[in-house]
Amino acid sequence: MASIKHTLTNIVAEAFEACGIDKKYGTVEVSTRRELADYQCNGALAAAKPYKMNPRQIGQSVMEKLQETAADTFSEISLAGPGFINLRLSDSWLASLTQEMATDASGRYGVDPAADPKMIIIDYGGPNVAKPLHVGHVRTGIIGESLKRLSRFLGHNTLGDIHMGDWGLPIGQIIMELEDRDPTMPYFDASFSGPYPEQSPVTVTDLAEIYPTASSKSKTDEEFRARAQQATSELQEGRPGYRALWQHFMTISIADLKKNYGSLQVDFDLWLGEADVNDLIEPMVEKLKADGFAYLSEGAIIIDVKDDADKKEMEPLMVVRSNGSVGYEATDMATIVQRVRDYDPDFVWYVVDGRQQHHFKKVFRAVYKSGIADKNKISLEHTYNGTVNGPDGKPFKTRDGGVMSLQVLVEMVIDKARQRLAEIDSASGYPAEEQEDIAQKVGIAALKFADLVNHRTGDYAFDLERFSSFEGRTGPYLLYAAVRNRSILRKAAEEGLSAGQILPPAGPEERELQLKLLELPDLLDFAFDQRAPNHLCDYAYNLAIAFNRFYRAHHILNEKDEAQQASWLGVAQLTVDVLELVLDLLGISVPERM
RNA sequence: GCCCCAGUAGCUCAAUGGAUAGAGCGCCGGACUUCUAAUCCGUAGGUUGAGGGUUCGAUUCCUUCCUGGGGUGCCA
Repeated sequence: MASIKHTLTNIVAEAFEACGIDKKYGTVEVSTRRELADYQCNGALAAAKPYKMNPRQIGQSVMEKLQETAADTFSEISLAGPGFINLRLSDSWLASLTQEMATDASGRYGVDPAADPKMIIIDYGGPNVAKPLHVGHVRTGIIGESLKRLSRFLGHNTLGDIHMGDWGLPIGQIIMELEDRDPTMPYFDASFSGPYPEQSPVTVTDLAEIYPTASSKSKTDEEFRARAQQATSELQEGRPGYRALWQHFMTISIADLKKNYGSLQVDFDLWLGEADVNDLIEPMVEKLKADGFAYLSEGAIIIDVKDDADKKEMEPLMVVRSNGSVGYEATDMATIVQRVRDYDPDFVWYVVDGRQQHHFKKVFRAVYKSGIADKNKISLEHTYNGTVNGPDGKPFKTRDGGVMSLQVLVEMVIDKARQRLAEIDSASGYPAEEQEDIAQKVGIAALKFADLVNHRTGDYAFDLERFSSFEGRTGPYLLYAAVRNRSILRKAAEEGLSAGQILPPAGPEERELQLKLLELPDLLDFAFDQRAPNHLCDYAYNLAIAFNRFYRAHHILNEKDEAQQASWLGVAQLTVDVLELVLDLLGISVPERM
């Protein structure tokens, strides 16, 4: 079914046209003054200048036209202020749309799949192997996950790629640190011909300690740093012992990442990383050189990305370092080569920390300029997210220790949910297993919603309170609304009652609820266009508020009028379905009861 | 130095160039014989960092400052 905004815009646009004014001024929006109108059109104000007319005069004509043509659609059409056209939907038309949405045979609640589906790759997560996930990794993971779910629901071919950081200097640092600790291991013997041990010499827990040690050593010890850079270079060139060690790091890290991301309900379609494009780098660089885009400078191979248009400084992008190793400039470029080759995407969204803006700007310029990506065909977007800061207001330094791990955070939040459950004694009669499931869902909902409700690009200071609050505008609030709704539907089903034809709203509370439900398709489009899950949060919260008010105003199970009761059951059913859909798009799941 | 991002209620944050800038928390005051009170209802709280400009209309666009954060050729 067409979205309500489109339907209304078509009606009003025709009225503008009938008045001799361009249709484009007929755009209708949800009203900002809900006590005056449901929807509004501001086009008369915008059209006033080009048509050299008084905006109220235009509004008056359009209004009169609408009163002729759309009397069934609107219960009230009025002109206000400097020329706002205010529209109030008729209750019967409203109910017919809600009915259509509730009985949508596609099971998509009136949301049409994209007419022109795109191939979209979402690059998010981006964990570094060997470094355990910490609280700062929450954002990219759950924002990317939500964007992936939204994009997919809207009908686009969507792939989420974790794009692991597994090929840079950190690996060389760890290898050298291990050599310092036990040089007798066969990995360090260049003459060793294998096979190497099947068992990893280190565990994830070991790595969590080894990496920060190696990293800080690298900062103070020049000789160590040089060795680490050399080791990185040799790893990338294929030294067997280093490759064998690297493989161990990968195996144990991936298992750990799957567990940690799994606890947050974040999953990836592709588990690719920087290392997967290693073989593409050399031919890419050769071609860049042959085509005159890349050249030698100070021992490194660089590409100029400065634009004649920009008068600011723009240093070149370094594809290969003077020691022959490559960094994330080369792997990010080669990953684009790979993605174009394997998936031919229309869009690649990089859900990566905003501090990488300069880096991506250079990479995008380099690949567009050199023809690796066709600017007219593929849109590379740094859909950046803000940083999670420490208590001092500064971003966590991922290389330093002392930052709460993601696993600990998740455990703490779930533990808070358990305490809460015990406190309010709401689930005491449930089986222990179910209580645990509820605590997990409540904890994760609290954590994810608290993050996603903020705009993607904003920074915030990490605060445990923020993630473990269960009242007000929180994840658990939404779960509670859904659960109470389900409870009614469950009891109704036990009594043999079922949903029926949706009637015009019985009061203002139901009216607001029906209106809010109808906003779903436009809201999803908007959130997608903005690549901004916080709008999904906002909608889910407002829908839950509307439902809670409706819940208070009308007692469904006690209703004597059977047609009214069946209608309310239909509205309740649609509400819980939509709420759960939007929560699912946020990556939040709802317990049966709580 | 140059570039990027931010500055909105006591706090944490929303807001698609539109009317009277909204929520939550906190404060104060109400509502459980009722489909789950993790709920609902109400009160108070603002020079949107400052100045200038564009516009019929600016939190939003442009510009100059101020404050904070980030980035800036061999870490990612």
